[in-house]
Amino acid sequence: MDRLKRRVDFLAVASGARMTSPAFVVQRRKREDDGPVRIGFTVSKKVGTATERNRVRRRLRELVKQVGALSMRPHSDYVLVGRRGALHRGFATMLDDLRLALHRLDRPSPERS
RNA sequence: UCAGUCGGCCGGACGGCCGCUCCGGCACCGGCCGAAAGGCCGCCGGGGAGGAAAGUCCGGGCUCCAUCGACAUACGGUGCCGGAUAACAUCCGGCGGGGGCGACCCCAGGGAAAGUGCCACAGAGAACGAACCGCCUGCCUUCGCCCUUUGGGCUUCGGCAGGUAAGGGUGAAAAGGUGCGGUAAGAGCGCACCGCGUCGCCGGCAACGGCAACGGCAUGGCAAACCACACCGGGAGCAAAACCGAAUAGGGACGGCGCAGCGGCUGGUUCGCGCAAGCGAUAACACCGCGAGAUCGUGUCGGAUCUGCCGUCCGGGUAGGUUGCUUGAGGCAAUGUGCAAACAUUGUCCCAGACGAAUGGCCGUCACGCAUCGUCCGUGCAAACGGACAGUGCCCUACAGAACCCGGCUUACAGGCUGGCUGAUAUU
Repeated sequence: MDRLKRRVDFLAVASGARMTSPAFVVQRRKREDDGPVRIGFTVSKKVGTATERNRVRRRLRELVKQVGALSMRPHSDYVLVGRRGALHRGFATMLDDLRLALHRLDRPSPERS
């Protein structure tokens, strides 16, 4: 599992499917190559001060680590956008949030297909 | 013990599981790639946010650009004195002014007799020293009274002329202050003290202070208004900069074409003549002189650099990567010098280097704090207050996250530890 680092990649993922949770927003985009799962984090200044943004990003990163790459689709890019709720929401609850969001992204949405 | 004041330090602790990043190690084992050297993952050992990392307000180092010189000007900053320092608007020690019983705190604290300007409202007056109400004198008019009378005195209302700056009132500020004398009433008019100014002497490196004499008050405030004076100052910043280097747009060499600002004709080129040396011609290239334009903050003088189009061949920049990147005006300790800021010497230590950005996530125990309920104890008639113990809940901690590095300043901060000093009270 690699990290997303280029601005271009972030912009590309932003146009893909998304699921919203109280603590974060998950975005996904399928790539045309055979590379591994890549994941990026976005925490804007709207969330809070630098200290708070760091904390949000670290908790999101830990969530991804515990959920693991197996529950994500191969050769896809994911972006987690942090929200202010990620600061104080219970960690176990957030884990369930993320699993649910990934599951829903996997299920093809009716209006799309 | 209470109240206060000035500093210094810390800013959760311990443990478990799972990770991130940097450095070192191949002594051990395993895996992958490679012909090898070696690299990567795993492994082993070690380091990993702050006192403000923040605001980016000053001062530097470092890097690049300008390093073009002189003079002038413009712009910006600083402004009691001495010291510290790489430097500063910082720090230390003084001086002066103001506040506090005091420890101590605060000060944008140079020049207003170089000039210009401003001083709202109120008030008579806000600066070539003013006169509203007053106070006083003289004359005139008027009301009344007294005195033994063609006069004099006192008094009421008012007018004119003059003298005043005591008092009232306005204001942020009113022309030295207080007291005594003096006077028609007053006034530095005179005197004493204080303040101010000038000069002299003494002390101090200096800011300044002390003493004495003289003057008789002249010089209102604002320079965070312009200004004058003294001193200082190039610009931009690690997204600086250096190196390696794609794809697409811009420079040097060669060829051609075209245009040349003028002149020189020095070299080359080409052409003509000649056996040759050479002579003559020649527009383009190079060179020299003058000139024009652009750039170097502005002006002057000087100076430097550059100055067509097309085709073919070679070198620079962007994306990306590496370096810069952490050993430094460094920390700690001791000793010495100094009132101190600080400096010197010796010893010792190596203490984050990320780049969509590591330094963490989850859990347990404990401490601390806050809230709430219960029990017990003390005071009290009671309401209530204080203390101790245990339970539960909350925050699982305030302010806040390195981004090239230092010295400061400013701002934010739950709570805790500790030292000096001051005042009050009590006891000895």
